[in-house]
Amino acid sequence: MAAPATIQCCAPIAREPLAEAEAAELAALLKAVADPVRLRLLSMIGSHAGGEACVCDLTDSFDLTAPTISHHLKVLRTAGLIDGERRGTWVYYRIVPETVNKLGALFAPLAEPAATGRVELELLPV
Amino acid sequence: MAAPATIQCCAPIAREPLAEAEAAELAALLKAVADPVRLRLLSMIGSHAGGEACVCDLTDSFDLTAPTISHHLKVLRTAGLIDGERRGTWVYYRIVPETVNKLGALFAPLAEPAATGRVELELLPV
DNA sequence: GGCGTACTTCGACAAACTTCTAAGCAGGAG
DNA sequence: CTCCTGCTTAGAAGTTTGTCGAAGTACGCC
Repeated sequence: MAAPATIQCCAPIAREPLAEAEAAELAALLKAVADPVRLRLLSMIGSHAGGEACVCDLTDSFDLTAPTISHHLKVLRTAGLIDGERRGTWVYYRIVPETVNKLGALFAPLAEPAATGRVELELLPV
Repeated sequence: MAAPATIQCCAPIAREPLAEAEAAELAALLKAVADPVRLRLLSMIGSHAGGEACVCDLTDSFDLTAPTISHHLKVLRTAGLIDGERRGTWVYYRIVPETVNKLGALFAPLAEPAATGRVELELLPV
């Protein structure tokens, strides 16, 4: 038929071979989130009220020392996934949506037009 | 207006804190793709004509020995991201869409109804 | 100034990862 | 059967990563 072919998996990763440099860049990003602690940290920061979380809010959820949490936050920050700012006594972290969206675009670029440019999403408030 | 609120980043990872067990499972999956070589392997397999690629097709693109490629393929297979089958002389690998979609759903669940179930996509042939 | 709290940096160490060489197994060809 | 090719397994070396304790920096309070 003349209908578009149905492809089982259409993530961009499965559309054309990834260039070497691109793969290296994305792998670095993926390595930053490929850890249970960092995944939870990212999730806690992103879902926290106001869009930002104090380190003190995060530490209590883990059986880890403060230096370890600080290390993981640094890995996420170095990767560009989060951004931190000191305000008075506390340090607040916030998600960097552009970087997170790079990962989303890798595996599931449902919105084709947006995939190549800025990804702006709307969600119904539950 | 009555329109739904626009949220900057709406990946599920930023909607509610990830449970510990869930984070561990996803981190294992992410660790499997968090490597430039494996990312390219996955991409080459997924984008290969017929949806599957022989190991011999993959090896030549890398400056690595055959055992190393074999090792990376095993990591991807153990994670459930690809599946391999021997046919005669050659071994063919194929992507497992369900597993790849888990990653896509993590960071960019654009199709809300599909995100929780099976994701079936249509792509226009260029 | 001196002290206490919040967080980060430093230095160290065990565990895990990437890569290699060498050896093994499975199929096809002569 | 014997050899050759395609791929995997096994073992080892070097590097990276996750975690800790100790020390350092920044800020607010007395």
